[in-house]
Amino acid sequence: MAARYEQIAAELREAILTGVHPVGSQLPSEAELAARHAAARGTVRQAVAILAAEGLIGSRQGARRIVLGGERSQSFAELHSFAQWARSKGHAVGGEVLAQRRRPAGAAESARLGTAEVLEVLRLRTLEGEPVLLERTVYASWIASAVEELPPDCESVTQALYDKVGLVFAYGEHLIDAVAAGSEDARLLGVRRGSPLLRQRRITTTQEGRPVEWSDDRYRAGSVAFSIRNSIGANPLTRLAL
Amino acid sequence: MAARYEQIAAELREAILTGVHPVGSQLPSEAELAARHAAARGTVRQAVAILAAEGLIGSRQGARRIVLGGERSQSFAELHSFAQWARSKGHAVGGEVLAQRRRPAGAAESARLGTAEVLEVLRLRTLEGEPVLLERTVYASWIASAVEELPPDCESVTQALYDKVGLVFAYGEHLIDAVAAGSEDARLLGVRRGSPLLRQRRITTTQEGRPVEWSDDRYRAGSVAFSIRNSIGANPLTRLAL
DNA sequence: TAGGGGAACTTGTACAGACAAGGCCAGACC
DNA sequence: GGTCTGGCCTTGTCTGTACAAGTTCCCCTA
Repeated sequence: MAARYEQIAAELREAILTGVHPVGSQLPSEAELAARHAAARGTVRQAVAILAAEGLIGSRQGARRIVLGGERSQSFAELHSFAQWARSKGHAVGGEVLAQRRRPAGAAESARLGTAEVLEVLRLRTLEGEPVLLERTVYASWIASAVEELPPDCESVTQALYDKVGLVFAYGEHLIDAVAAGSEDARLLGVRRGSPLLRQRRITTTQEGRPVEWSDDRYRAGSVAFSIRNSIGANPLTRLAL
Repeated sequence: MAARYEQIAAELREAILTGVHPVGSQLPSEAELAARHAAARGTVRQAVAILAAEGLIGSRQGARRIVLGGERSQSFAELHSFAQWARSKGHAVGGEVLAQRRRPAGAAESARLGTAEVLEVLRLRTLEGEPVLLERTVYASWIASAVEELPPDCESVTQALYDKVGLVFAYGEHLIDAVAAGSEDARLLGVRRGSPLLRQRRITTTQEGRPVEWSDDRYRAGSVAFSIRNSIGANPLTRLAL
């Protein structure tokens, strides 16, 4: 059973998406929402805070909340797991492991993952049958054997590892930039060498903050984009000079 | 005077950054923090919620909060304004307007900005004297004259418009992908045609949700990256199929 | 008619208390 | 020794109240 504030948030989201509260219009006041849902104002505030964090609504002290945008997305899983994202959007997702081997960790990998040995995996992912993503992932040694036992065409590694060993990918740090396709990238993704790729490098940790994997994902240009809504109040995305 | 919970958040952030609470360690409990700051538990929870949203700490019901990462960044301004971001990081920022003209809005622009006429501006931005960013921005007509009066080498348009007419850029929606440099892009950024660029398209609105500008920003590869921390709980960044 | 003042409304901040849910650990038990 | 259980601790959820701060809009006045 979801928390009360999550139910209220879901109802409000639904109301916005179905046009009950069109873009640009004002939301009911907290007091009214509280009365309508028979909840305390604090609970309603938790609900609208979720929508604000999603970028769906904006708020300023003294004025009613405003509907900023329409359709929105959900969660961490969407950014972390290609398969979960694709499936939730109704895309046909595929993939296969092209190479997989254990090797000693380099200095940077050892520092990031905290292990002396790593499992290196090269995966090609497809969307609607077209190759769009090349994943070069390095797993910490303590999870390596579980990864090795997965079938090569496993769609969602995230899901599989959760089912298998109860591993939860809880936190991620991502670095997004553009790079030119190397010769291997070009061959596997079916593009010309030097053509632009969208690169997402990420390190993922468990709930306890223990690093699990370090990955370099390269998307064929024109296949995938990242979307962010932000506001003066809060946003986690930043720019970095290289 | 900042709010109480912001002060507590700032103190905690400082304590994490200076190593009082090292990465991987546990934070004091809410009860203890409340006692230490002579605040209610709810206030402390608001403070730690900020740090959690920044990706600095993680939390799970029942267990103490864990320090996940070190240095972090701040704000919306950082993503919105190139100049404000660069200055806050201590980079030498420059820029100039290469072209500027009024013209009728296309259908897509009219839908996005809600005006029939727009002001189109082409700006080249430099970091440490090197050209890194090409901005193609389209402003809504109601702000056009204020933009036209800015000096061509104005560093921060955001700042200038705030000082001039009190305009606040409050909400933004961003789309990030990779593209190949066109011939104009290549000439102005000093790269070869077809080389990868990191593209950030964004639409920005006022506090009231009124659209102000629509921009296509292209970064030279290797000069700038975007960084995101996220968690199971919340994150605003998502992937989009194209 | 244009502008100022102010009341009513709305969101932001803060406090206090209560219970639920889940993690952690030590001691008991097999 | 290993395992399980129960109690304690910590975070999550929810309620209710009070006041501060900012917005909106109407009415009165010049």
